[in-house]
Amino acid sequence: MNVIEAKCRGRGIRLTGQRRLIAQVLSEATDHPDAAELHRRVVQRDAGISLATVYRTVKRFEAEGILEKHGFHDGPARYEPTSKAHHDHLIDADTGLVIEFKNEAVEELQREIARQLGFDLVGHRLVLYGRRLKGKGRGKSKG
Amino acid sequence: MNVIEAKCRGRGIRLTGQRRLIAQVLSEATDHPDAAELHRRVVQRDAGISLATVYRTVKRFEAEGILEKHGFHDGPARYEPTSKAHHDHLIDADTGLVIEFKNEAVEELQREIARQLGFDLVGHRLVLYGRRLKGKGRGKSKG
DNA sequence: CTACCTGCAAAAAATTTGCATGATG
DNA sequence: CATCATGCAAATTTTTTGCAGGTAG
Repeated sequence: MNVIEAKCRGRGIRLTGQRRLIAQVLSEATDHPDAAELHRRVVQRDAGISLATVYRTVKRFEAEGILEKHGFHDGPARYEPTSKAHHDHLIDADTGLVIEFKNEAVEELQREIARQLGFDLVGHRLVLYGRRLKGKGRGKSKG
Repeated sequence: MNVIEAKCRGRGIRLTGQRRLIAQVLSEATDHPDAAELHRRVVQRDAGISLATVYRTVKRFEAEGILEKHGFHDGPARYEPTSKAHHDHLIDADTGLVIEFKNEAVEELQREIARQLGFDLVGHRLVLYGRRLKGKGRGKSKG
């Protein structure tokens, strides 16, 4: 039983075979698949799942705070489980490669900014775009 | 002559009546319109402009770094001139209202993070989601 | 002039929905 | 066993494109 399934139970989301499988695939993913890609992966394990169900599930999960919807690249929306420890993304401007990172100072600063504007921070999204520095081999790759 | 037109000249983008008008409308906008909304506004001043041209123009402008494409809300992509001084956005989680802000500390921190990952920061996108604090009337509204 | 734009309408891509049936709790 | 989810196909919505003219530089 993965984290997503657990969240479903906790929220009274009926656990069907399809949802279980979609949850599974998402839990295992190290990248940020879009609906079509998700469907492709899910179909490999159960040929009977329809794209419509993937869309419906992903929308439901997002509404329940189980998934995050990203708009990194152009084209279709991409998804990632909220369950992973929170992190932000840096995108290699040349290759499109997505690198995940976490920085507590940024988080703190964001809370502070929101407070100054009269808001309580309930979420955020930070994406950096960068170009690899020469002669400084660094950075771990992520899809 | 607005900033967008200026950038077009500087980059050898042919200045047609349609582009001029789209540039104009975008320069005046205080919100973040999508292609359809942009088309509506532009058509009010020149009924002959097609939605296809709006799409083509907006895509070209984005490729040239003249516009930024946002994925704030669901649905269609929204645009905003890069020409405005750089800022980030805070979205009221309850009303969807977009508030613009600027914070130098965040900018600096981001450059630093990118550097640590072995990248030179070439751009970024930060969106905060917040809920209004009670009894602290603050914040300026933006579309 | 010539390369690049435009409008139109059709096409493609992305997402949603109605309906009859099936499965979950 | 009532409620909610699913598949399918059709409908919507968003964005792109081919083509025959038109226009900026």
